[in-house]
Amino acid sequence: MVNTETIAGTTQSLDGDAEQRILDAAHLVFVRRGTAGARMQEIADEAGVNKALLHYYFRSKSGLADAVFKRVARGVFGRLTEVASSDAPLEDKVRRIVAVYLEQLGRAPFVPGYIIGELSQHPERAQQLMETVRQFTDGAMPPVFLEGLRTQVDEAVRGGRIRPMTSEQFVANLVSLCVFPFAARPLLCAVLGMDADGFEAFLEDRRTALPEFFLNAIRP
Amino acid sequence: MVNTETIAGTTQSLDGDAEQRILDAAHLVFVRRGTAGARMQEIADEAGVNKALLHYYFRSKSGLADAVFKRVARGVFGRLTEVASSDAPLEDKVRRIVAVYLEQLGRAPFVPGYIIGELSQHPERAQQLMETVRQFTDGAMPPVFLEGLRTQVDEAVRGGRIRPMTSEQFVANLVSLCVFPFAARPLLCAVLGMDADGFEAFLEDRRTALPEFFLNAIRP
DNA sequence: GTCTATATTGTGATAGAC
DNA sequence: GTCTATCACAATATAGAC
Repeated sequence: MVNTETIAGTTQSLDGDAEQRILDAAHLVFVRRGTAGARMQEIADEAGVNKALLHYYFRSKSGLADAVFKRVARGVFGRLTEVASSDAPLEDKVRRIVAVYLEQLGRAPFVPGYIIGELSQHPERAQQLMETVRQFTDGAMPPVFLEGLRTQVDEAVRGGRIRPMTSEQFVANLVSLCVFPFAARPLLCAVLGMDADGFEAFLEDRRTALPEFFLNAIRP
Repeated sequence: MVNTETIAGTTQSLDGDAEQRILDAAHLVFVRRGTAGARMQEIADEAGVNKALLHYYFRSKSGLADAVFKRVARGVFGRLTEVASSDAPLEDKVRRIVAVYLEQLGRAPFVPGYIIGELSQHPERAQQLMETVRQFTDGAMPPVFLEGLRTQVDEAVRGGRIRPMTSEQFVANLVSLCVFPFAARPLLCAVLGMDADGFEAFLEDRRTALPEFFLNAIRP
């Protein structure tokens, strides 16, 4: 992997300064191995710098792990916020959320497993997730994330345009159906007898099958 | 925690012999901390035995971790196989799978996060999962797990009793909706602004809301 | 089978030269 | 800012008494 280049007489990265390279490398390693399983040495190698430099910039492994977790959380929820808070009608919104997540997670398939594993093993991550989420809700407390989508659901229920259900169940179902197949990909492959090609075909089918399934589920 | 008692002049556990106690303790610790985050010392303390005894029975940490993973996998898939391979009609089966999982995972809420985290971080776990699953399918290869349920779905589609969909999508959707809220409990709480009580109420609601949702989704 | 004590390695972190 | 060298301790694993 070529990640350094001589520019104007100094050794410089193609991807930015050292701090950024370290963060990128840490992102890669922490997401694949989890916080407990990650090694500072592996991150240093991946970034092409010395181990000591990680501590110079981030003080400790825990500090670096926190930075990565928040960065991953922002990436995941940023896109969701963007789509969910638009003023599109409910049905369009469902289609777009499905499309965005299937495409995004198809390119970063380790992210759901990482986030779930972290939340399961490190209770303090829940707090950090709340703080990250709050950034997208103008600091409102309790965090009213996805409030636009949720009021839309409540109104559609009152108007009889969708089946009666709480907005919590609506959101939980939508997120479950989008994210779980990536988080549990090896599990699904084992249970359904699929190989890598089979899973790709499954995902391709899902792009149209999932919106149909969900929209039919909420039809009155 | 009292876990030893003098019986007939020898020190004996209330919960069985030492090997069993170690496995129980390891189960507890590995599921909560993940394989990389678990410590042999903590398992020994939890089992009430010396650290060296873990190696006497299981040779290495990796050996103990494998034993626990397979045990957890058997527990999860055993119940699912039992319900899915019964001869109940499809709608009843859906209701029972939902009921079984919401009840079972309500009592072992760390299990989904553990399995997903393991699969995400240790590629060799996928292979071990396949082997475990194969135990429930009489060694058929490729594993035809849930074959009873899947043919039932295919027949219902052909008969027009449910909407057209592949049995893969059917199973993936059902499992996603049952398992994900437990795996991502802290995430859902953050995103929906729920505390512990709120989540309990959400689960209680879900016991009736989820079967309704799913059955409506597959209605023609 | 179970323990105490110890070996051995792995790993996060720091000191100090450049 | 970045490196080399090293420390300090945590954690797995083993030897050997009982």
